[in-house]
Amino acid sequence: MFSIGALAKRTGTKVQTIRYYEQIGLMPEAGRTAGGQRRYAASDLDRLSFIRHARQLGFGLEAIRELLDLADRPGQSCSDADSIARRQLKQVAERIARLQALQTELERMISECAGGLVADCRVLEVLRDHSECLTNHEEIGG
Amino acid sequence: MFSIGALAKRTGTKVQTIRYYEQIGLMPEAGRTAGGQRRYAASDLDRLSFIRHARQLGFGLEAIRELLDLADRPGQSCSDADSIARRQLKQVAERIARLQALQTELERMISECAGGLVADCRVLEVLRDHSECLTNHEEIGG
DNA sequence: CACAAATCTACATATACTGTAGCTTTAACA
DNA sequence: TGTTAAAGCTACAGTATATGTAGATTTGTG
Repeated sequence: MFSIGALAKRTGTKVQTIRYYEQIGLMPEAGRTAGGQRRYAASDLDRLSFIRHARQLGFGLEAIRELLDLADRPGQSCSDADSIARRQLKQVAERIARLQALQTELERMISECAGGLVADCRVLEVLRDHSECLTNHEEIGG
Repeated sequence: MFSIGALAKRTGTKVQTIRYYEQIGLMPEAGRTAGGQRRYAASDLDRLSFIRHARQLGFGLEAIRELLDLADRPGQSCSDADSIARRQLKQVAERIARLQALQTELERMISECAGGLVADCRVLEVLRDHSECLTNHEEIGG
């Protein structure tokens, strides 16, 4: 049994974030001491680790909720989990592509901005001038 | 002169988002028709294009505000704009690295999840099991 | 037992939008 | 010119994912 602070440290999560996860039902309601402080067991550490890893992998909280629900009912097919992962992979690949285009553009912007005046500064022009645009015009994924 | 809907279409922005930008002072207050509808000029299209490009490039609204302020005062040194761009480039490179680690892990997860049962499903195990973790444990950038 | 550190609740704030309700304006067509 | 559907208006609430703060209480340690 350990405190919320210990759990926070072990998982690299803010204390408030753990309480937030409890509030939205992603973490179960923790047991309490006589004085009302939360105490956690190893299973809570596992669950929170799962959540944090999934967050780092770009899963949204709803996708994580789905995965946890699946994990809570073992013995069922994992095709659902697989399809969630595939969905995420697709998004991740798209984000990488977009960021790489972005990286190129920023590098070009910086290399062309050689300490001149704003009026001549490519940093602003590249973003202002449509014809020089290298990125597509889709929304950034929510 | 064109309507907010036309501006939205040309820039790939939601109408509400344009109004939101006006509200937070990122876009100037638009001129109005006698009936109170907003009407935009080419300069507004330029400005919004600038904002949307910058957003796609990963700039936060405050960074964009800084850049626009610089652009509104031409003739000054662009070293500030340059440093903003460099800051962004650093973040972008980090995001790409993190996403690539993430991509590898998702691919592994999917390849190892061959339609089995959840109890055996690596999708869940990889996320649950700390020892198999390939990613670092930093926060996802805010 | 004293006391600092950690925790508690409740609420506010942040970022960047998105959605809805209910009413008004515009523009196109007959 | 009259009608009417589409688009626009304001105001407010909601979303996702947390983070920050205030002020009171609990815990663990010397």
